[in-house]
Amino acid sequence: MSAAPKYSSSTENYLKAIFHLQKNDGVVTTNDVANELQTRPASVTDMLKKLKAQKLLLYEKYKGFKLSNEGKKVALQIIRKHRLWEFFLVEKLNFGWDEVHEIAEELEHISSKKLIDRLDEFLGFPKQDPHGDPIPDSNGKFTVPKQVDLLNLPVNKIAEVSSIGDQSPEMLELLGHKGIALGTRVEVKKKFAFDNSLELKFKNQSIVTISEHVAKNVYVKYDE
Amino acid sequence: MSAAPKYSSSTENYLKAIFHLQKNDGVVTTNDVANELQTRPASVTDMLKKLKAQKLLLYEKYKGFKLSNEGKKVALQIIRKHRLWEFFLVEKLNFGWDEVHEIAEELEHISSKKLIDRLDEFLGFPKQDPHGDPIPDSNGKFTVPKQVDLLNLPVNKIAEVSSIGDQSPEMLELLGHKGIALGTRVEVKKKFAFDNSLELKFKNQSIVTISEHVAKNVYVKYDE
DNA sequence: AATTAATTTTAGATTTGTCTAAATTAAAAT
DNA sequence: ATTTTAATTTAGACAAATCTAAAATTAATT
Ligand SMILES: [Mn+2]
Ligand SMILES: [Mn+2]
Ligand SMILES: [Mn+2]
Ligand SMILES: [Mn+2]
Repeated sequence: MSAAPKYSSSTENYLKAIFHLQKNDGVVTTNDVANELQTRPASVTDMLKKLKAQKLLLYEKYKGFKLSNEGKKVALQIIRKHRLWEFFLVEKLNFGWDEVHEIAEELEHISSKKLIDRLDEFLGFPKQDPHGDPIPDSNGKFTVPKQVDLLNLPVNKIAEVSSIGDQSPEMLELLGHKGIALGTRVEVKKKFAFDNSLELKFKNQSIVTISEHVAKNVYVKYDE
Repeated sequence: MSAAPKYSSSTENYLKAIFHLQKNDGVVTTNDVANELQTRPASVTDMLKKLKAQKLLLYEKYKGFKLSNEGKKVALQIIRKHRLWEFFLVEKLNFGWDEVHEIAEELEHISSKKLIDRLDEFLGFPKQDPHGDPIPDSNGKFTVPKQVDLLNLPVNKIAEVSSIGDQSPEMLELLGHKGIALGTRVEVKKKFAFDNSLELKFKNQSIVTISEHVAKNVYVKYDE
């Protein structure tokens, strides 16, 4: 049992950025990371070499890169910390969901594992952060979001719009008007048995009504 | 109203160390700081020059140094954060008073002022940290500890032994045996009207009884 | 007062993370 | 298949924080 290696804040930020970027496609580019971290491609290349030397990254020059298993494991622990701190800030210190990210960006680098496990317990082992993102558990495991249409989304479950069925201009115009886009967080607050219409609540507390026809064409993902 | 300057963790650690060291004597030496921060005198000199350039330190080479008013102000904010986080760890996350210092040493460098003020409020504006040290308020003000003998120390008030009246070998032997030394944190849990003897509780929860004669010769300082 | 010892500072390196400008490689367009 | 463009990497530099070894200064002893 070797002592848990301590990584720099910078290293941790790179791991997290790469983890998030490879969620989408699978392979990540230098420019992607530079853009995500507001830095320069040359700086990214420098760090890629360091990450490879630390066996956190699978990387061959000019051929793209992705996290090693160890790299993924570390990234998930940073993400766990980030999201638990965000939850703490919103639930215990009454911050708005829109003002916690920056602070969590610092707090996620506090190293004590015991601290974060105690915090998790103190918060009641929350499963989602204030933005609806899943919080990995102590072992880095988290429930993968399933995708369902809004008619099948349980009431009061925060979910993220992930795809649209009918993509006709008319449908998209309607969604745009209602404020629904890919990535929008929604929650079903009420279902009307009469016509299967439902009321959606957004993060900004506003409520909109959509028809059954619309609801069955909006897919969302959520946890557990 | 200029934007609050952000200092590096290293800078903040130096300011805090110098602040604590000048509490004792008034003027601080390079070796003192090197010893306190587990670093080398040459490194300290390097930093002293930087602190002077930032107007945080009054420093003439070979002539000693002390914090400027601005330096003191910054140091007090770090100390405030350190102690509030320690309080949080002990009171909310059930850490022992002996395991919070290292974690607070990291948390004290989180920059958000709003965070620390919200935390303060969440904790109920505590006046002392788990070690009995005073917590500066949002403006860096804190109640200076007064010195009284143990007979006049209010019950349930955490205090720190600061001096001894009768310093005879017999008295000191007794104090040593009871576990009372300069710097020891004690709390009066019970006063017996019959003979003015009293029961002291230490941080490690153990209880000892001392006579009135002993009590009036042990001076402690505490807050407010 | 002169010498010795301790403290402090400088000189020069090193590590980490970043940058710009130039070179290299890969991808896209003709 | 060339040529042009875009992406990536290298070369060389820099700032922050640290170190060791040597020099300068101050303090303590003879
Ligand atoms: Mn971060
Ligand atoms: Mn989040
Ligand atoms: Mn610290
Ligand atoms: Mn403390």
